[in-house]
Amino acid sequence: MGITKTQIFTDKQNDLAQFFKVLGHPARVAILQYISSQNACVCSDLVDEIGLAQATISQHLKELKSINLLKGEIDGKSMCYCINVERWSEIQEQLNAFFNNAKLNCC
Amino acid sequence: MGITKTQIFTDKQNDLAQFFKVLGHPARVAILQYISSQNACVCSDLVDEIGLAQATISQHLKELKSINLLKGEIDGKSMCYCINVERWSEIQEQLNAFFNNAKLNCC
DNA sequence: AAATAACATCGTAATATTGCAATATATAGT
DNA sequence: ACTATATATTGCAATATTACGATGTTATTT
Repeated sequence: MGITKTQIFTDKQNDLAQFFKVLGHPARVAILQYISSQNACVCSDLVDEIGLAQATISQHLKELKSINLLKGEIDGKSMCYCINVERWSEIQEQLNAFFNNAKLNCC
Repeated sequence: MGITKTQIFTDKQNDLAQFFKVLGHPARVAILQYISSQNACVCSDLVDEIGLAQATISQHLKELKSINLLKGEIDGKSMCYCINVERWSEIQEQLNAFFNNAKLNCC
């Protein structure tokens, strides 16, 4: 087995979980923190900054792009990866909705 | 090699990622949603509600407990799993800090 | 004390993730 | 065209996760 049974959950549950999953790696947290602390960012900076191989960083960036948290623009011969502000806010709202939805009067 | 290099990240980054990781499964999202929609909860309800085997639900509950999001109290011969309100709020704040920390004036 | 009920844990098979070397691709400068 | 630089992709080995049947544990009921 070992395969997640996505079909028994709602799309919302799967989407939310997918988002959490992508953020569930310290390298990806670190990448987001670093990118958001700069005004722009190129991947070679990240390789130096994070301390993982270039192939590995590139893979993590791909996953962050897969949920639209980053947008990458070609800037000469390097890439400029930036936070996708709209998506970022949208997700923050979704998370707050998730948290606030919890009725807290139990036990 | 398949092992996450936690040692190259800060404790905060690892903690945040660990939290995201635990929530990064639709079954655990569904469990939290269901528990928070009730005032109390026993595991057998969850098995019916979610549609995974009892052993699997039990495992997911264990992971949610590992980040202190749930507290379980023994209630006769069954368990009452509840949201840990303090921890829940604490994490929500941490996430908002993470999101708000992003400077959004890039590109 | 035996049977039942409600979880928890163990063991294991299937699948996913992580990390990197090697290689591919694309652009800039010479 | 050639070389250097920057990033992406591929392939693979090591490890982690998911799911569940079987079994263990603990408390209630009879």
